[in-house]
Amino acid sequence: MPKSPLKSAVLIAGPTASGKSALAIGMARDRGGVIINADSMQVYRELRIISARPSAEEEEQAPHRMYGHVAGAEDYSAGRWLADAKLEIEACWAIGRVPIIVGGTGLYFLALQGGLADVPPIPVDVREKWRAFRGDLHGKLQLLDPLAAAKLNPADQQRIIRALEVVDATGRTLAEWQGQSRANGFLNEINVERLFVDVPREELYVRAERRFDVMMERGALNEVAALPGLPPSQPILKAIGIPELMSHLRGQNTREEAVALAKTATRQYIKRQLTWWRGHMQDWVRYES
RNA sequence: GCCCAGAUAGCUCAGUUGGUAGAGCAGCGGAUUGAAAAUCCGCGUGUCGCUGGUUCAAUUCCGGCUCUGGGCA
Repeated sequence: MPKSPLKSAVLIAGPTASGKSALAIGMARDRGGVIINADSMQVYRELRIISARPSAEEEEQAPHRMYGHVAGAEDYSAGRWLADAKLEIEACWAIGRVPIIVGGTGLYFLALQGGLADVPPIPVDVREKWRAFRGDLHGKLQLLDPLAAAKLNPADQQRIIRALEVVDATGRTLAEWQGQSRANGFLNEINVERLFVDVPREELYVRAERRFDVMMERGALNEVAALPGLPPSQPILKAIGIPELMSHLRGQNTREEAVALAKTATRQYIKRQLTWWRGHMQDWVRYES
């Protein structure tokens, strides 16, 4: 299929605190684009401060989509994100605007470009059953999906649980699902500009630590305290800073300790993002800021 | 000033009945296909505070010194 000149997209990836948002806003204003979020935590309504979501003033400068559009009590996922993003991207094209997809979640960009297997949603009861399972998960997987069991590290509980959920709920293994053709990676036939915002690691560390101090000044603690009661496995509760500040609110560490721990977690996250970029985004255009 | 206890990896510490040492955390590298800001894997040479002594051999035993805690004055 020939590339349609009418459809195009810009992808902007980069580690946290690299200045992706500002770049996206500038570009959206220049080209009349619409900014679409590709960050797994900025989608949550409750996390304005701690996820470093664009501020109200920033959102006024260009259209922003998929920021804070999900309630923390929901089970969000790469699959749901892809579905949401597709709708938003199609909507941009329908009105002749360029979608600018920005974020730090490498898996989302992978899904966007390569598609995802057509696994149906897993019913909550099945999901909860495996998350609550206290026995030998890897042993269970060896019985139900030996191929997946052989591939996964027995300690990697999260991936083991996913593999178990899928066979249990659908009767087919993850490998069987993933072996199917993926029709939903839909950027192949259009013009896509891929940018990776590259900033020296030391600079990133400094910026991210300073930014966390600013989050604290702006009421990160209140934001965390206001979170609804949710099971600890709920994805929203995994956002960097939340576990650390929650333990402080419970009196388990001092404010300074909590802040130091959150900063450390941020640095480790940046490091993982850089590893992802080296492994998956070498062919993206580097944008130095 | 005296007494006691420490002084070992960036940090907190373990250990060597004398044969030059190891955990956790941090850090670094890697993986990554519906929880992904998640989850998992790999990587440990450091004047064992300084200085004398004993010994074939001292980080380990003995002396002195320095520093840090605590106690007594």
